[in-house]
Amino acid sequence: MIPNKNKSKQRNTIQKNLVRNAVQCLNHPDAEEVYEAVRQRRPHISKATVYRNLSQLTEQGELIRIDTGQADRFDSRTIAHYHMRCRSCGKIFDAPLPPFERLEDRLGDTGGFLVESHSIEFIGLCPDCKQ
Amino acid sequence: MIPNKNKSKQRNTIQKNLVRNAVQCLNHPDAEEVYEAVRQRRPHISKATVYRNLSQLTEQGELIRIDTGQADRFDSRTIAHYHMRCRSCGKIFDAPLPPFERLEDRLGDTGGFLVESHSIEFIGLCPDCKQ
DNA sequence: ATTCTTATTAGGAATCATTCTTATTAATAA
DNA sequence: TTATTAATAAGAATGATTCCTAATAAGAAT
Repeated sequence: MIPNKNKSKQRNTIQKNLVRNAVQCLNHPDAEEVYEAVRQRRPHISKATVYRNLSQLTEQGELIRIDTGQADRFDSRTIAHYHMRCRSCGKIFDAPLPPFERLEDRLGDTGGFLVESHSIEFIGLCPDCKQ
Repeated sequence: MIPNKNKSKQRNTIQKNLVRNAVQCLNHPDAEEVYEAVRQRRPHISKATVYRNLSQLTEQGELIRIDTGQADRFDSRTIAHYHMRCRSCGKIFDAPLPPFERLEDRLGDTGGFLVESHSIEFIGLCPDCKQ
């Protein structure tokens, strides 16, 4: 594990722990869902605090940010894996597919574009939205 | 080609043609870039008109909407292909990789999630942002 | 334990992309 | 040519997210 250079400056706050915990307990929640969950225990928390902590935890590599086209969603499972997104409700689910190890190597001439990583998203309908 | 049921109600306007043309000429532009391009020829066009036409053309299948985490970008190349996104400037480039034909079939148990399609995005740095 | 430094917070204002509203205009059908 | 109504311009409204500022509170130093 690589020690975080900035770690010395980071403080452990009740709010940060509540945010961290909410993401772990909920299924790929967005900021609003985290906010509602944290509010149960800390009614006066600010939405900005939730957003700030989600961003900070993501920067530190503790969370993954999932861009959905709507509100971003967050994932505490940081090992490589893919997602399925419901095109109706926007919810995210883990995809049952092992990660491609070196998909980047299969690319042809990128014209100078430096490829660092990839992501795969499966789109469809979740069990609820299928009706 | 499948005839569009709603086609009978769609009208050809100068604005729509300018939007269509701008997307074809620019490289995966966002709405703002299309707006600026169209404005050269039609200074009084409204931004809402650009957004409305981009959405309409996307619904009709004439364009593809690329969700980037920032402003959406648009692509007039509608055959299946993947993209590379620059994590610095957000620009989109076509990925030199033939599409997986039936990647959905490789999935394990989706738990009732109906998978309809997939997309792959390569993330990295474009030639300009590499410096 | 008390004090100090400064990261973090609450709450609201601000921003950015996008959509909505409404009176007006213009493309196509009759 | 006239009638119908989709599309437009311009600005207001929305939703997600970030910024701002004075007040608070971790963690370090004393």
